[in-house]
Amino acid sequence: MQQDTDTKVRKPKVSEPSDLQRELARKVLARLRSQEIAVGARLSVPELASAFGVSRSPMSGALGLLEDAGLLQPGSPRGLEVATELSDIDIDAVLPASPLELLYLRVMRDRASGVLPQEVSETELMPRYDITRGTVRKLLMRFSSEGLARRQAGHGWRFVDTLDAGSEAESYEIRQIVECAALLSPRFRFDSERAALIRRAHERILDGQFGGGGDAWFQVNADFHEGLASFSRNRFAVELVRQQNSLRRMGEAAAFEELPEERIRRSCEEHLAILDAAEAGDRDWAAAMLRRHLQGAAQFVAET
Amino acid sequence: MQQDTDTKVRKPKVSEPSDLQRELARKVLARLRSQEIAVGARLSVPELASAFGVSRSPMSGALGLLEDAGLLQPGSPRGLEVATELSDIDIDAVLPASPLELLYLRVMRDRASGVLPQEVSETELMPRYDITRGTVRKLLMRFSSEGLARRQAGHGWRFVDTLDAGSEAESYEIRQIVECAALLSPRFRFDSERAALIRRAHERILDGQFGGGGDAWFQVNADFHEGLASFSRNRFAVELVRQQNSLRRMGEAAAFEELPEERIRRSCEEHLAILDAAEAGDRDWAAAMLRRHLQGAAQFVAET
DNA sequence: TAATGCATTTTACTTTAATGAAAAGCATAA
DNA sequence: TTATGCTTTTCATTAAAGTAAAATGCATTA
Repeated sequence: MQQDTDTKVRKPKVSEPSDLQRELARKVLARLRSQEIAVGARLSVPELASAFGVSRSPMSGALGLLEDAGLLQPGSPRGLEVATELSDIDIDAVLPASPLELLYLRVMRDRASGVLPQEVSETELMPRYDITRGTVRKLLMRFSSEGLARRQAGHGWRFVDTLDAGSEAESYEIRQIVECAALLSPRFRFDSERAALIRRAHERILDGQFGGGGDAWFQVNADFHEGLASFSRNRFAVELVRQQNSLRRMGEAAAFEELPEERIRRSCEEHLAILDAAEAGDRDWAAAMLRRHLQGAAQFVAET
Repeated sequence: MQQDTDTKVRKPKVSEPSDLQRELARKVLARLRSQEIAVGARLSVPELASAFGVSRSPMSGALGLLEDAGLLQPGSPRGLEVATELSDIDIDAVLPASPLELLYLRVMRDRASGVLPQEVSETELMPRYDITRGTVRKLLMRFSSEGLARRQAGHGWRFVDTLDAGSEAESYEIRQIVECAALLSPRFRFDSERAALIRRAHERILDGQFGGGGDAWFQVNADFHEGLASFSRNRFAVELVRQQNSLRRMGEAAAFEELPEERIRRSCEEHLAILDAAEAGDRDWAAAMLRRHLQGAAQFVAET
């Protein structure tokens, strides 16, 4: 029986793709967008695999998902290439987050809003979210690795207290200390390439592309602070900023009302000014602005 | 059949005590010693249980172990009281660490010395240490919660790179930043009671009671830095110092030769001077000495 | 009133076999 | 050489029943 070459298509997925593959697909897409990869560009599986620290197997699967979504197409001899303009697509619509990721966000919201108590047991979560113990473990281990929960001595897990006023103040204090010191570190070296990406993201926000709601701004904001810290080339500083970001994410999951647009705009401008000063070598001034920027944010939160 | 009241003794343990109970017993003992509890003092199970964040069950078991070891004895009507002078006993000899704890130390040493690769799989560790998968998980989760290892995206776990010269420099930099800032924080409040305990521990070291080898000094040193950070009442600062301490512990697991006694003595004196200055309210001077102290330690390491 | 000792309930770990997914190997094509 | 596509191997998850240990409740006693 001869195969009809015209209707030769990718075999439909026989089973659900794994969580890892889904998440990889989303990350690859985000990466391609932020790097503004053009239509027709070829993708290298080994390169992407090593960039994300996985083997070729799940990365191939992830690219397969992108192909299924019509974003990639088979390349000239073999391989895959970008099929469409990626800059103006909605990631969530094209590639919904993995079930595990959605669950993670749901639990975070439940905790932030107080629906979930601060101390929980695994067996308590199983029926509540209709998941197996294994999934509960995976979930809690993720919270734990992000510093949002920890295993208790005997039984159960305990979420950190994110929302109380005290920890908010402490959070801003430590960020001010570490981020400003990072900026002034003798090891500091400005990375123009990375800064350019950060600037572009900010300009997209300023251009009114507030798509994705508050979450888009949250990500841009987090990337700015993490990026700036990374210029200090001190992995512990970066680690701390990253952890503070995930803490803030949990805090924001509770606040349902979004930030006023005016406030976002001002933050954007402050970020850009800090970047400019840092790039120009005027790091004292950049640090002063950063300090003020963080104080302003702390005040805004306190007033709300 | 009547029971012989003279030979009425605790029933011998029918089964091994749990790891938790063993560790609790050791912690309780350490606490009693550091608080210099006198012979004959009564112990409250509920109080100790809540102090360590567990229920009464494992704490009762832990005290039972201390009773078996002859350190506690049944009290007048009921309950338990301190039976012997605790200040001059060797904890490890009386109450050996739990199998899990020993395993943890062994793995840490193996990793630090390079016997264990940086990336490991669970199935690789099972036969190597002759343990079940569950134990492997528990172990790796502990490393993970201390920031010494993390789960990889696909398969396996990855230990952080402790030893390379770069991270050592970064570690000292972040400690200098955070610890000095903590000392100068407006939220700073000196806790004389805690400081007294820290001072006593230092004096014990200076008095030549170098028992326990380098590990005793390591603990005293770690407690000093963590305690000082805690005076800032910024939980994130404390958390960072704590993580740096566990990182250093892993680093030291590799260095087989101990620190020269002269160097320990000098560190002790510097610590005490910093404490004195902080208590006297001269925090600028304390911070200056702390900065110098950390620089000295960094230099010493670099020269070795 | 509060801590103790014991009993009960909850919680989580253990074990095993089977399944699913990621890593690694290899021949082939550019 | 290097990347691809496929195959093989390794690794980790799943599920369910049974067990161990921690949390909780309660009567008792100081």
